Parts: sequence; C-alpha cells; structure tokens
Amino acid sequence: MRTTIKDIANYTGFSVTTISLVLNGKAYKIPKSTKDIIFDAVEKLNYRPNQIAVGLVKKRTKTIGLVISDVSNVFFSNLAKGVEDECRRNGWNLILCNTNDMHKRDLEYIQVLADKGVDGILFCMSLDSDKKKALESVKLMEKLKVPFVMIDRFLEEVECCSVIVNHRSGGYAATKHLLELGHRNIACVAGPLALEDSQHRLKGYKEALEEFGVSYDPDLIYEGNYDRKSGVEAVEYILGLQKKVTAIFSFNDMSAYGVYNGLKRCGYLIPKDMSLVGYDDIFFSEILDVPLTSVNQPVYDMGVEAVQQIISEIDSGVNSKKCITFQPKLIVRDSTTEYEEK
Amino acid sequence: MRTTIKDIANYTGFSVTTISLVLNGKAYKIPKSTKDIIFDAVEKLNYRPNQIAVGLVKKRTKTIGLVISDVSNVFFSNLAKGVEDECRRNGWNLILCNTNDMHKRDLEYIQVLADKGVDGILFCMSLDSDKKKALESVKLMEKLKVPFVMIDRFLEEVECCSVIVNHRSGGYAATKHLLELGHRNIACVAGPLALEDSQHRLKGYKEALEEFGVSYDPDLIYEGNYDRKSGVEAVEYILGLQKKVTAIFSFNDMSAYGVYNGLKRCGYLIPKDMSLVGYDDIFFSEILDVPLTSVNQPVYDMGVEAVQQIISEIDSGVNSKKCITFQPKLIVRDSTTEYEEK
DNA sequence: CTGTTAGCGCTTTCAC
DNA sequence: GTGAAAGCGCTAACAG
Repeated sequence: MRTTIKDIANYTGFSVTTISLVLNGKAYKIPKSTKDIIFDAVEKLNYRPNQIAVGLVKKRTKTIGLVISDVSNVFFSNLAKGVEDECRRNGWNLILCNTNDMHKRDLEYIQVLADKGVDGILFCMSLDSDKKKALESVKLMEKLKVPFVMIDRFLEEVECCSVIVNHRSGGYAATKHLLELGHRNIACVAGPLALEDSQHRLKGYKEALEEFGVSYDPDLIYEGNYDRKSGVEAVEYILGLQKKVTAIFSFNDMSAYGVYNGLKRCGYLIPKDMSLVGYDDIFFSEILDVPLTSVNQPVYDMGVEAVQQIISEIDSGVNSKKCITFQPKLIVRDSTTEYEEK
Repeated sequence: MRTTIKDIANYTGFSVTTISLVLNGKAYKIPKSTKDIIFDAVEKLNYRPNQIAVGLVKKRTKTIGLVISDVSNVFFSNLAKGVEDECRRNGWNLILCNTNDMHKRDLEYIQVLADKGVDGILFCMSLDSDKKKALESVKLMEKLKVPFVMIDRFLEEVECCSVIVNHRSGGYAATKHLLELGHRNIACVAGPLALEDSQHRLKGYKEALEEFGVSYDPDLIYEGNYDRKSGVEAVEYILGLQKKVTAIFSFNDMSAYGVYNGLKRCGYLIPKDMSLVGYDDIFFSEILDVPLTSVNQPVYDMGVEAVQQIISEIDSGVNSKKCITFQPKLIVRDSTTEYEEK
C-alpha cells in the first residue's frame, strides 16, 4: 500500500491535521522542530499526497481538458504541445480528447471531463458544428460550471475568453501579396464556409480584392474541407473553370499540398504557371521542393496563452471574456511569383 | 452545485445505498418499480456520479498516462491518436505527458501520474536514457505498483509488456531493397546508437550486407539524432568521405528530409545521383516532389494495441510480459532507383 | 501549538 | 428489498 497521511501521523506521533498543515505550508504556529520531524518522516516513508483525495475535498484537480478534433493533425499537435508545456510549467496536467470533428463527441467529452473534475476546458469546437451546435457545447460547459477557453475556432455571440488568430488579416495578407505580384484571377480553396475562420479568411480575401479594384467572382471559390483531397479536387474544379486563374490561395497547408500535387499532375509548374499560397505554415511547407509561401499562425504560443488564460480564470474565478487575438504572418517562399502575361 | 447521490436519495426517498446499487447494476433484489423511480430521478436531476469520489473508493480512475517525448513529432502524434481513440472506445481517458526526451521528466511524470491515480502508464522512454536511466524509470513504476506497457523503445532486460516494431527487419528490408537495386556503398544516417531501435535497424542493415557479401564499413554510419538537422549534417559528412556512396538509408523520415534538402542543395538529383530510403513513412513522404521510399511503421495500430494490453493488464491484475512485435513494411516510391556505373 | 471532528461523494458490508 | 454505517485519504473549522 501507498503511504498515507495517517502513516505519517502514526510514525511521528502528531495528528493528521498537523501533518496536513505542515505539508500545505499553513503551519504558521508550528515550531521548526515539529516540521523537521514531519518532513523527515515524509522523506523516509516516501509519502506523497493522494491527489484524488485532495481533489475530492478541495474540488480542484490541477487538471484541464483539451478538446480538439485530431492530435495527428499537425496544427493540433503543435497546439497540444504548447498546451502541455505550459501546463507542466505550472504543475498542471492535461487530458487529451480527440473528437474527430464530431459535435456529438464534443458534448460527450465535455460531460466526461466535468465528471472527472477537471478545473477547466480548452475547447476547439468540431468542424461539423454549426452555430446552433456550437452554442449547445458552450451552454453545456456553462451549465456544468466548468471554466473554458475557446481556441482557434470561436463564436462571436459567445461571451467567453477566446484565443484566436485574426484570420481576416491572414486572408488579406495572402491575397494582397498575390495582388501585388500582379495576379488578378485568384482562386480560393476554402474550408467549410460554415466556420467563422474560413469565412474570415474569405473576408480578408475580398477586402484585398476591393482595395485593388478587382471584382469578386464567387465562381473562384472552391469550398473544401481543409484536407489534402479537397486540394486535389479543387485543382480539377479550378482548371475546369477556364477563367485564366494564375494564383491559388489555399485556406490551409494540407489542402495546399493537395493543390501542389494536383497541379504537378496536370503538368503545371509552380510558381511559373500558377502561384500558390497556403495557410498554417506547417514545417513541411519549408521542405517542399518549391517551398510554400504560407500564412504562419503562432499555434504553439496560442496553446501557451490559452493555458495561462484558463488558469487565471480558474484561480480568480472570474470569466475574463477577453478575446486574445494573435496576428498571423505571411511567410514568402518560392511558390509565388509575379504574374506574366502569356 | 452538482447533483449528488444524496440528492437522488432525498428526492426519491430511498437511501444512497439503494441508489448506488441500482446505478452500478448490482441491484439483484431490487424491484423494477424502485429502479424506475431512481432512473427517472437521475434523469430529471441530471445526476452523474462524481468520478473523483468514485476513484477514491474504488481506486480506479479509468485513466491512463501516456509518456512520450513530444506530441508535435508526427510519429508520436499518430501514436497518441491511436491511444486516444482506443481509450475512448473503452471509456477511458488519457493524460498526455511530453518529456522532450529528458529522463528527469520521465521520472517526474511517472510520479505525478501515480499521484493522480492513473490505472496504468504507456511509457516511451526518453531518448537521453541510457540503460541505467531506463531501468530507473521502470523500477519507479514497479515501486509505485502502476502497471505499464513500454512502447516503441524497449529494453530487453525489463520484464514487462512491450509494443514494438521489429526494427531489425525494417533495417534489413530497406538495405536489401538498395542492394537489390545494385547499390554497394550504402551510407546510414542512424539515430543515437545508445537506443535499441537504432541499434536494431543497424543490425538489419548489417545482416542484409552480409547476405549480399558486402563488407561492412563503419565509416559509412553517421550517428545523428533523428532530426532534420542530423540529415543535413550527414550529407556533408557522407559526401566528404569520398567513398562513392550511391545510396543513403536514413533511420527516420525527419532526418531523411534533411538528407533530401541537403543533397538538393549540393546539386545532387534524387534518385539519379543518390538513392534515399527513410523510415517511419510519415504522410508527408508521399507528398514530396520525389516521393520518398520509406519503411512504414504501423504507429496508430501500436497505440491501439498498447491500450488494449494495458487495459487487460489492469483488469486482470497480471503482467502479461508479452512483447507484441509489429512488422514494418517497406513502401517503395521514387527516391530509390537502380545503381548505374558512371 | 496541536488535536478532534466533520465532511468531500461515493461504495460496500452487514444487519434488519 | 432496503438502509445504517464505516471508510477511501485528505482538508479545514473549531476547540483548547
């Protein structure tokens, strides 16, 4: 059996109260001699408090849950890394929950995490969540009174702390870059347009077009699913348009890879025949033969920030309702070049 | 406040014992009428057992810990995905622990996980662990009496269940492939040779050489660190050897990417001037302009298997000491070709 | 300065 | 059929 506080009490002759007080740094009136005896016993018997028992009485577990769609997705694994690192630095632990973008699982995990007594949840809602579903998740967390911070994907109508990237500005930067290079027929491989992030990137795209006096053509927008397959399919769609598209802006790197491969397969050279911009700046993008111009998101830092927010919310008991916005940064590499009349 | 079992007792008029019995399916003698009343109340009051309290009395948390070096590493994130998926299927949860390959953190996390009452640990020891350190970690888990399964990296002298890949056979397959293509001067970009997996891949390499009557030249082995930088540095080393190397076997894909980029930078064409084989078969290897021939490891499945093993060990209370060995599989793509005399 | 006591929310033995 | 009571390991009023 594991050593318990009782064992220390028996061993030292003091009561469990005294032991607890000393171990929790609340022994204001207890002489050093007593403390020493206790600490010695703790060391000797190798005592460590049972955190389950502590959790039951303190109603704190120093554990948070991270609800994401899929850790094997590079974006999320970097996020998880940041989250875990910052947790460790603060003496917290992390329960990892993959929903595979199924709203139903969002709800299940929220409930389970609450049952396990996590002190807070870092929530990145499922791709298949429309506004109604997303609100359902939020309502559940509120009902269960578990503090939460929304990450990456957020909802304007929810009053909570969220850690996001300014996708509008990312979309704007990517598009502006292409426009400055002289491109005018710029296609987009968007993510699901039900998602705010996808919408915002599109908004940024439109803003840039407007600024350059280029009219918006909805035909040039292919609504994909943020995966590689979407990129491959988008190429087919875009080339089939016969619209003299000379540049493609993919709303994430995975779909950009699909576009990359799809274009190659069709005999297109990047960037000569087609410029390509991605979004996420996964480290692979740099390794590609034609290193990909991409919008970098400070994912790791977002994870760190989210943990700091949730911890401060837990400690203070107040919902900051802050919206921490990170700025994405366009990383120009070799997949984009000036438009040449042909 | 959350609804407790007492609330259900008060509401229904039955005692907490009865409620508990019914809810835990141990109500052999309790009439359906009573059960119905209780279930109705549970539903109405939205009662869910507090798992911390349950954990305290049952000494089971249905939670396991996963100790790995770094989730943001694709290999581990795929492992984590498998682990998490299988946990969910079985109603378990996962605490994620990144050690960044620091042995000290292995120990810290093992202790913390035990304090939190996890039922078992999936342990992938740190890269910086020599045998002595690794044994220290194992001894700690044994002392704390927490069941564990070793993943990927294992020790022959430890009596425990482990889930691994037959790295010898992977090394053999990769090398044989190159030998069959006619290559004779095959360099290796190894991982730390203190690690068994790296040693085993090397053993497979040697076996294949022997089979083809090619003598082993230790100069051709570059000991790297499984990262991209190692690959870049290895290229410099290998080209500097002046040994007419025509093929490189990288002991993982990350270092192979380094080799890939390094070779390009030096003006080498793959596979014309140099054949290249990786190990891990990260999805990205397929996307490269010259898709990488690589040894595929069924990482996801290993995660799944590890969870099944740990759960059965926890449930049965017996250490199976099984060593589950997965077979890697060579995936031939475009980065390897026949040796041509020049 | 230190100990007694109650209680966190639950399971389980035993008694009626 | 059901309930009282003890106990899991700990914290925290309160008492002295």
